[in-house]
Amino acid sequence: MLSDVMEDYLKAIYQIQSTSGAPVATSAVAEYLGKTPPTVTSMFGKLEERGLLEREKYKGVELTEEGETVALEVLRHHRLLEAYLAEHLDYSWSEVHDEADALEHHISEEFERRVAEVLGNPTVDPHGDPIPTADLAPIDHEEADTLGDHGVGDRVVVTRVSDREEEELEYLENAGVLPGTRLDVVDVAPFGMVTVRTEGGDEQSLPDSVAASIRVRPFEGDPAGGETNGTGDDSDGSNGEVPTT
Amino acid sequence: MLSDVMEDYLKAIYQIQSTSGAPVATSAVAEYLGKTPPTVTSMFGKLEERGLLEREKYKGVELTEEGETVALEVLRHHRLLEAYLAEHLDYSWSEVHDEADALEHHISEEFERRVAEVLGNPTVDPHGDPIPTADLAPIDHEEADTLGDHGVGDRVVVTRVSDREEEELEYLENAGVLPGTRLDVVDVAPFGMVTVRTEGGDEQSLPDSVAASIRVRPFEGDPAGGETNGTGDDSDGSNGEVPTT
DNA sequence: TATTTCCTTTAGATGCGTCTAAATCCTCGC
DNA sequence: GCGAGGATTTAGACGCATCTAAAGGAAATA
Repeated sequence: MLSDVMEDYLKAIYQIQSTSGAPVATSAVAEYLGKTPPTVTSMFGKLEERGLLEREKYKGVELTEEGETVALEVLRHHRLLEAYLAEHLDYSWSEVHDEADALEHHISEEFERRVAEVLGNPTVDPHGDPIPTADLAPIDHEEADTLGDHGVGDRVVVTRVSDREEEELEYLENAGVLPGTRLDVVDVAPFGMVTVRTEGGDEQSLPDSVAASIRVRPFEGDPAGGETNGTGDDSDGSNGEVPTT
Repeated sequence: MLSDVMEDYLKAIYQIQSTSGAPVATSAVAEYLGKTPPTVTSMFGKLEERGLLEREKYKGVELTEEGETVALEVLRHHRLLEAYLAEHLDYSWSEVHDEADALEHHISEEFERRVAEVLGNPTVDPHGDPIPTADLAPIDHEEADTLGDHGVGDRVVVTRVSDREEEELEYLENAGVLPGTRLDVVDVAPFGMVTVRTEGGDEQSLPDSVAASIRVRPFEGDPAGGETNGTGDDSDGSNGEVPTT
């Protein structure tokens, strides 16, 4: 009934709404999806007609309950696929996104069910993003600390790294900064740079923009750096984590 | 570069070409894809412009080498997906087709590689259809015996059951007629019906139309019916089999 | 407050894939 | 060898998703 493109718009609006709050601007969606503003305006009209969003002219849009449900469905497909690709087809953490984007509109409900079952109904994907439940219940979008919020001496565990830049994800993957990784903040430079010690003992410096996209929670446990984590095996979501991407 | 729809046309032309021979009629493609003849004519024009097929007006079309390569690529995706779904996601033999159709245009080369690897580079899919090799070398389309070619007393092994009717496949699956199954022909009725004994000892009667879509080879080995086969584990293609679907 | 600047929307056009209706061509039977 | 019937193609239209160019509204600044 809905086209792939419409699903993409709903997903985009949902994501922007989740991070930046309610009325979502035409230009924000245009930039997110790589379309021109008139194209977006035109699609807003169609989605409004179908009752998937509400529009206040020149102000922006907001998803209706129905529109949000569609977005959650697509997001569930996306994140289940990411988890599956990482776990069963040996995709690296940074590679999963594009493949999931390509497939998310085309899998059947049956496929969704079976993938979820094989994975043991995971609650987070390899980036630490929460996977909507099968009943597509709304997700609670609490604000979580980011690495950028912390100062020297703080010890944290990475919970989520959501970013659409594959290169950035690749870099972090190589640096050993993944969901589940423990980090010690060893320096905060005044010009927008955070330096952390990873579990392996290496030090990594990250620009603020990157640090701001790394969600963390305070670490409680042993001090020194052992060999605790791996890539994406925390698939039961026991880190008290929250939505956004 | 090519749209999903174009790929579908090329695949359809390839399939028809493989079974019914060279110039493929507009109407044949129209029926195969559920489109009207003018729509097909129009698409033939576009595919010709791109050098993917050759057209003789009012006669029909034939794929160029390039067009055939595209068709083989799509078919490789399709059949690898079918094999993967059956083997790793617990799909039944009759369910795989539709899901593979939906996904075949959207998987990356990387995905293709990894699926092939996980499956151990299978040469046939769960229906017994040959999977094009990674280099997309042309497939040799020999004619194989069908169940309908055989008479009372013949003992055969099913090599391929290619059909687009899900219900028919479901029926055969329940009847225990699958690639690898041994069958004894016990009766051939004059009004278009073949009766076979399956490995389990059950007798099944099948109309000629169905018998004609079941490819077989003569059975050489022990007589009686044991418990040899399963559903789709003959994925190395050791049955000397041939193309069509 | 007036103006400038930026954002959004309207207007109009394009390419794709599809359709129906009508014209054209091929072939088979007489 | 001619005509009838069936297949194919042309003609013309439509909906979708997109664009560029131009017009209109909102908000910030002077």
